[in-house]
Amino acid sequence: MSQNLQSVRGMNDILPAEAEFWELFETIVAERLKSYGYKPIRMPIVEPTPLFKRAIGEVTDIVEKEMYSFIDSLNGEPLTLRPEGTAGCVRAVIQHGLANQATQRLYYMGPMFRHERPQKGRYRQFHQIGVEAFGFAGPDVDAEQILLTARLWDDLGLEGIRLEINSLGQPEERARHRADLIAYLEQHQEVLDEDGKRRLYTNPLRILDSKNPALQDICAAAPKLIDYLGEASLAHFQGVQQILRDAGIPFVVNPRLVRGLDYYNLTVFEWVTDRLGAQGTVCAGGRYDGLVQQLGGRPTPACGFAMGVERLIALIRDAGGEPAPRGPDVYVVHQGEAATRLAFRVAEQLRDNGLDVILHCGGGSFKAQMKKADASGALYAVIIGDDEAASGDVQLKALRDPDVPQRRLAADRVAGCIIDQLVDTEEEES
RNA sequence: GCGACUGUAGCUCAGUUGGCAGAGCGCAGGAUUGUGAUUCCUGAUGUCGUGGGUUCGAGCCCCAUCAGUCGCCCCA
Repeated sequence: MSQNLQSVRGMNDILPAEAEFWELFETIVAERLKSYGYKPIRMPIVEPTPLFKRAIGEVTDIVEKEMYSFIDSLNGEPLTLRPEGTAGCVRAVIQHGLANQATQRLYYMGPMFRHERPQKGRYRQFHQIGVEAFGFAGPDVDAEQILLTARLWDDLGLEGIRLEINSLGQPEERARHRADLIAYLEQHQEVLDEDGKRRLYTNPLRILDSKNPALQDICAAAPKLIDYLGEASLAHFQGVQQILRDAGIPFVVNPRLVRGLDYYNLTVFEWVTDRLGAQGTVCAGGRYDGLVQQLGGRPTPACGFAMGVERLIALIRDAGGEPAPRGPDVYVVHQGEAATRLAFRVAEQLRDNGLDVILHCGGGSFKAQMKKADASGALYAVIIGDDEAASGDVQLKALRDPDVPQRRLAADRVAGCIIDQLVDTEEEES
């Protein structure tokens, strides 16, 4: 393989065999989202850099060291390849006043960019399907989105992913907890490992997540965010849990569940698997009531989540849920000038009747063409030689059923004949 | 960003103490010249990731670099 010309590290080609499955996956997800009233929206992949700094938070890892930011050399404008979708979606909602008169349920899909060290389930160009709801203040939308995802896993045949939820409360509640937590941890600085010291002032909540056994006692006794939540925050959290219980969706409350983006408040949730190694989160989201106003819009409550497409597809594949690729209905084999002309006419006729047809191109012996027909996965071969062309006939051969004999029939009748046989097979199967 | 492991044909991989580059699958052609999937025969694959170094000689040893995998970190 030449090393001169290759894709950027962490940015991958999705080749036909895989891309076909991606399309199917995206279709299943889009249909499910529409069934809950969500509408598609498409935003640019490039946004002004300040949008992400303001939305995600200046001191987050994403903004500090993972963004593909650059200056447009043609006009000096600072731009960034979007590292996530919510900021751009909120920007679009504000810019077009979408949430001013009505609530909005929106979804989008596409590539995101973060300059991380690639490994399985983590790429520099990766794909998310994002879902956002604007204008709903209550716990109902939070729960609805979780119900939606649970149903989606069912659609996709996914099992063994578990739901974790938590409440981050309101910013002031979180700030009081954070101050107390830092004060508490400062008293135990001598026990903190290097990681802990580094995170003490940047992301103290993450310290509670530490895998270091020496820290377990300290973490267990640390101030808990839930104790800082006011009545309204607790009621919201209980409201979400009530709907989940009513719907029979199992979940665990994980008090250590936090966010890497600053804009979240109240409900946060994650769907997690053990089967993907270190990158176990396949879907995550939560409420972000302050973001629309923070970015210059009217105060608008909002809630959303994103799915990692690569991770979900890896999970489906791991579970053997990837369907076998489907071939065309018909492969048309032909040899000779008159036969080729008839072949084009027959192929177009078959397509007029809604059949998927590959017309052999590039010549070759009947044997070679038949091999291609077989390899294409086609159900039928239509074979046309000089003999058939002379009388306006074709040979119809069933490639997947050796009991059906090859038949010679008039070119005009072949479409009807194939459709009849396809209908028969379908009836037998059902 | 840190650490460990890996990189040989389109794919999956073998390759001994440093001594001619290999297999299976796939691909192409053929087995009384108009028919696939089975079987048999024949054939083509390649900058051994890349660039240096050591050596009479490097796929193998050394250095660098790129890429992938796993863990840390982070996150969807």
